[in-house]
Amino acid sequence: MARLPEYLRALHNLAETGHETVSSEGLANAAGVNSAKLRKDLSQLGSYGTRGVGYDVGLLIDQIEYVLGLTQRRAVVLVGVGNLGHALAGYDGFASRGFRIAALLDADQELVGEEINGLVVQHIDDLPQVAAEESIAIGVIATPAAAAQRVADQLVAVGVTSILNFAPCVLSVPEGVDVRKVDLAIELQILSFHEHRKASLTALPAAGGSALTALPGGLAVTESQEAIGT
Amino acid sequence: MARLPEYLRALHNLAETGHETVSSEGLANAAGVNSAKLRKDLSQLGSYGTRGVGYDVGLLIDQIEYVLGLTQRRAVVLVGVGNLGHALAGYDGFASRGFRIAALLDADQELVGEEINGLVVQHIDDLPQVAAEESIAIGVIATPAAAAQRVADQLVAVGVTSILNFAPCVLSVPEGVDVRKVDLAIELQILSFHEHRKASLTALPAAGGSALTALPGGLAVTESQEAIGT
DNA sequence: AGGCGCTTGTGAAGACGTGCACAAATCGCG
DNA sequence: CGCGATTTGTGCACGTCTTCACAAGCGCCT
Repeated sequence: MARLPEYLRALHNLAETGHETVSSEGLANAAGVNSAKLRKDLSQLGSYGTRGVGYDVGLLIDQIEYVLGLTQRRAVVLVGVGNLGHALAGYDGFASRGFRIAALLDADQELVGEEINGLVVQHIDDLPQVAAEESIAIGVIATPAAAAQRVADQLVAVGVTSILNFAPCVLSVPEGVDVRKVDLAIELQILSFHEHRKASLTALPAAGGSALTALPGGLAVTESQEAIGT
Repeated sequence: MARLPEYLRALHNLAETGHETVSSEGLANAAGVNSAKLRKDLSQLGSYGTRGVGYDVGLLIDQIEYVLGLTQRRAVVLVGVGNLGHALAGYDGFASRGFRIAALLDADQELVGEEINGLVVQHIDDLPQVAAEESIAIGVIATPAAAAQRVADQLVAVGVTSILNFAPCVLSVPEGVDVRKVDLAIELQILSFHEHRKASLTALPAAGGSALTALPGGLAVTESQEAIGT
């Protein structure tokens, strides 16, 4: 499930504040979901809480980390050290949550050799070499859209089977390769849509506008405090 | 719908390459979705294509932009000019897709006064002043998790009704305020989960493992090339 | 030891999204 | 003017996700 990482983060918070056990409702609040949904998710893990008490925080953390495959520290290659890539390379949230940036790559010779956060930027053509030295399963693409597909092909060629794509384009990859996409502008546009809808509703309290001014009721917009991409 | 921005991007690509009309199947391919789904989405807009021909690219762009509320260039405030915030401030994808960063804010006096991409960083306490000068509907939070809730409260206090949250925490906001969350580490963890699942499947071709080694079939993981968040 | 309150795990119902398949509509061509 | 090729729009069925509600189980207190 895509919600497990959110639970995991909430559990780590709880562990740091000294909680040893947590009820499904408490954890659901901390993760921003319904308590029944959370219980169903956890029951699918085969993880057993204790009725009348709740879940053991430490045990649950271990189980979720195991299911997410976080028991091993996975190596990640980051391709594209422009604006966004630079920020990602310096983002400590990766290291603190079980990932290690194995290499920074870019096609621009101007950037090759630059040191960011203790890592030296290498040329994209060195990718096979990097992949040969250690097993890379996850690649992050932070290049312009025009270069993204080409980079994706190169990543797949060296055995990467999961890609996180920040470029605003659709990647085509062979079956068996997972792609998740994060597009910052799309997020803003979705918010803009909500803004527009709210403005229309206050301007026209009653229904009856055309489909363009007020969307039909069937298109009700749900509250959306959730993880990405799901 | 959360897919409209994706369609819009694909349409802009098509317009630049000289296409005047596009079939539902062509657009669906470009956006990475099923053609029936796309037709159903567009029909909800009240937008009419022409049977036997397809959709008029320019007209469709106008309609989607109207529905998304992109006919006006919306002003956005960005709070938190650390690693990620700095990159966001320099990201030209915002300006090119209908948004304008109205102000950069931070609580750190060390950063106040710095100029990024033509904008000067102001102190977070100047937020009411910024909001008074022009209507701000959207706020972006790129602060550490510990500060995020406080910033969200301040944004809501000056009338912001949509928030894009990059901090790894759940925000609580009054009803009527929309929050979308983007957590980069969570994206990686989801990919890690897929990796772990793939590894388990190859190691154990047949089913029968415990719930911990191989998740029950009911938890089938779907292909996920989609926008975030939804 | 027994009862009581609390919490989990789950059955069932409902909402929702998805995709197929086909009727209706339009254009172009002879 | 009529026919066929093409494409939209949509009814229908199916699977998934969500939520409620409640029985089963556990610990604590008397």
